[in-house]
Amino acid sequence: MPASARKPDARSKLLDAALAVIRAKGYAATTVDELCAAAGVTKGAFFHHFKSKDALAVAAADHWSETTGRLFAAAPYHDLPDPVDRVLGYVAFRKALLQGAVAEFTCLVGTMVQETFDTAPAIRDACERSISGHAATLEADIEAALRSRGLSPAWSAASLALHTQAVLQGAFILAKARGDARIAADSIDHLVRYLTLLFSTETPTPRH
Amino acid sequence: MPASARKPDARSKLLDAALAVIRAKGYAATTVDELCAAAGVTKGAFFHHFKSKDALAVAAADHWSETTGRLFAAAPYHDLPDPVDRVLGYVAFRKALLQGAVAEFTCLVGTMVQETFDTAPAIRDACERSISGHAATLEADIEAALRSRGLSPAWSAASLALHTQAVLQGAFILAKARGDARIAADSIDHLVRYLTLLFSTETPTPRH
DNA sequence: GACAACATACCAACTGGTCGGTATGTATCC
DNA sequence: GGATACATACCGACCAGTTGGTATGTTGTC
Repeated sequence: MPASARKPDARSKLLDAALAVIRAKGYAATTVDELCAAAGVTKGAFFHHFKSKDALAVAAADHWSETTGRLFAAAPYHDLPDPVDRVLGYVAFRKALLQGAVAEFTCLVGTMVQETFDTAPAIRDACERSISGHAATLEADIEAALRSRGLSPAWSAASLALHTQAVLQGAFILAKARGDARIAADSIDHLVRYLTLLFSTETPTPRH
Repeated sequence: MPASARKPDARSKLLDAALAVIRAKGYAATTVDELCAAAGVTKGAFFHHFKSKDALAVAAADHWSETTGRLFAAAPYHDLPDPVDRVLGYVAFRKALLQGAVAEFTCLVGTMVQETFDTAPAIRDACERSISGHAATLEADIEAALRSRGLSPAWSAASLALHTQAVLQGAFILAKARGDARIAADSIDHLVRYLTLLFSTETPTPRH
């Protein structure tokens, strides 16, 4: 909000540190001191910018939405002329992001909401906004894809958009359990196959 | 192991308490004192049966595998003659389990592995065994379903079995974020649609 | 079948360290 | 000179794990 958003101040350093540390260790296991150390600031700076640890979590979820929002907004799949290709391009983009250590490609809000959904409503709501907001960016392309193929299925574009997020979140869990990104890629391949079958003009849309 | 495994001893009461409390609050946020209070035993009993909190987590993951293993082994879908129906019956059974509070139908090991995959290898491995072991119970039916429909796709039965687990785990995350089981049911419906399309004899198996 | 010797299961109180949060000071910017 | 942006020092609560004990079997021995 303030004027000098250029150089990395303590607040944004803490938010960036939160993305890295919480994704690796989980929210509850991450201590304030640890976040301060990772950000290279002191505890005084932490509680100057954030009223509590929970308040940082909410801000981190919002920061995550903004960071990932910019990443996906700039992705090249938006330029494809066919809406079906844009939907498949999104999923291919997600698959291409499975690089490096597991903690580096998994989702902050998916991790945090698992720990806080029953104990910290403010954090849960921030995570819900992040996931639903991201899914919403897919809806227009899915709607257009349905129109372009002359389909009007029983399911909504919104539900399919959320399903893609479920597959991705679940793929992250499998990758964490196995310590290997390939198992996540396999699940994304199944998602691609599902989308391809759904938008295939050779088969009619199934009833149920 | 000893003779009197009948009445609920402290160990099994602690394991049952762990399933309930950890699913609601997450692993790191669950304290040993809290588990003892929920189980109605003292801290001395806890550390008599478990060397550490982490050791309890490993035992709880194994206990989860056994508990859910019995539940699914006794489920009626195994009696269906068509292997495709058995696979779909499994997913329908999972959907039917989405009852009550969110913490009551979500997965212990999916929750725990998110917090421990990078910091507690023993717990991560126990969670991995639980997920992979459960997925393996689906493989035979998927193989049989492929044979019965004369399909030999590029993907393996194992990868589809794991994909079903990814969808379920992801559906749980969405349900936690929204505080509503229906969003999980929607994702399971998409999974049913995918499986139906895959095993449909009307369309050839897609190449990729 | 009585009894010593030992093992298992559990309990209550305590400890050393850690954690989220606070109080207070200081430097910088407008 | 007052608000903002930090830093240092500290606190009370809490947490995983320990200690030293008791009650209740179990197992041999004669």
